[in-house]
Amino acid sequence: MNRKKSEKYNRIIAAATKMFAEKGYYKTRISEIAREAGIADGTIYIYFSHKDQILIALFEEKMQEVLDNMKRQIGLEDDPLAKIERFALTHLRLIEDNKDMAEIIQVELRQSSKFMKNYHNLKFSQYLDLIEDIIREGQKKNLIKKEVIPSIAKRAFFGALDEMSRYWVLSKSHKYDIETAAKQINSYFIHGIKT
Amino acid sequence: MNRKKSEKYNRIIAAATKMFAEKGYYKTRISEIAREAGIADGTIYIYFSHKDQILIALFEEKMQEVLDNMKRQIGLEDDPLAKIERFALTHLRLIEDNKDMAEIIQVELRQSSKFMKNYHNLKFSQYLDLIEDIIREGQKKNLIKKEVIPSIAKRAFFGALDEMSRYWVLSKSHKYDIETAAKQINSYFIHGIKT
DNA sequence: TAGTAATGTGAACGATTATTCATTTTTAGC
DNA sequence: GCTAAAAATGAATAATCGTTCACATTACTA
Repeated sequence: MNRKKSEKYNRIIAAATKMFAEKGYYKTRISEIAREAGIADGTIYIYFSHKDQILIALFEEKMQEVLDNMKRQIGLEDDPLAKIERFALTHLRLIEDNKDMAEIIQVELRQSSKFMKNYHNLKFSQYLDLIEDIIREGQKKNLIKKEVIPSIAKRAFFGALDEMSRYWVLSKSHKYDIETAAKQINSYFIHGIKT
Repeated sequence: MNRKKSEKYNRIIAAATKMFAEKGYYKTRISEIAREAGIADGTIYIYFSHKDQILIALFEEKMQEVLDNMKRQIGLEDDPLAKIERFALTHLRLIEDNKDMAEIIQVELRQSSKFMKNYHNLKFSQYLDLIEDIIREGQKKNLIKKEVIPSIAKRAFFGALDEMSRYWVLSKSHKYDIETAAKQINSYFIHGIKT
């Protein structure tokens, strides 16, 4: 049987997503994940060799979804500047619709290198590179200034979105909605880089 | 005696800064901090009631320094747009000059709410608010567009810098220097918001 | 339906580690 | 140089939790 498709496997990932978001990786007990998933502690070790494997699997699954979704969305636009706008909106909507996942990526993914020696988050780099590619394309079409360094611009743009996400995820009430935030960030950034 | 001024207190903070940056809060043992500081394990508990108090004290000390330094730096400029430029450069230089501290703020501060129930990072908010104030000032002087929402813009700008910091802190070699990065980010952002 | 493999269980284990505290060492006043 | 308080020590403690495994249950096959 394919472990990935097993019902239990998915239940464990779902339970871990909820618990890690709530208490963080270290404060979450295996027994809590098991209880949340409605299974015995030992069952988790049929599907995962160690606690950290749950977190890694969780990253991989979620990031793949996020990546696929974003590729699909920016594929709907032709104009590089429109792609950038759609990136922002899609990213922030994703955060709004997947708070637990967003919180884990915000908080745990960032420190994952600290406890998982050789876990390099390829998917995350690929996600960032989507922006870099759009910028290069925009430069080729003369829509974006040649002086813009794509690898800096991608981080600046992603960083802006990411900081908004952090605010979204960590505070209860918000002064403005996702659409407004996306529009603002796009406006700063697009004006800043276009020819 | 003032605990804050004690030599041992400072040695513990310094040792913790090094170890937390290297291994992360959870993976760092009290005994490792003690060894690094050249004292006995028990001595730490003369100065700090619990392990998490070391991290909190560390945040407070470092953030106060960062905040004071930034206020001094932006105080050197009159023009709001020049203040923003100086903010970026100062922030990135600080990261470059204090890698351990930067790494802790990047990684541990972000997840601190997860294990310290009621630790609200006031200093961090104040730091962000420096940007918001500059933007409001710029709007008053008609240098920055009225449509710019200061509380969104501050996060966007800080986020851009912060993502650059993350790259700086987490990767060994860099394609470009701090000055280039600051110049790029400033150029996008200033163009994006100015009237 | 019996037999067997796969899956699931949860109590017990053992390793880890923050914290304590009885004891020792240092400091400071006289 | 004596004394008491303060500071420091580090071995012992106690609690925590990831992981295991002997046993139980369920699913599958013929």
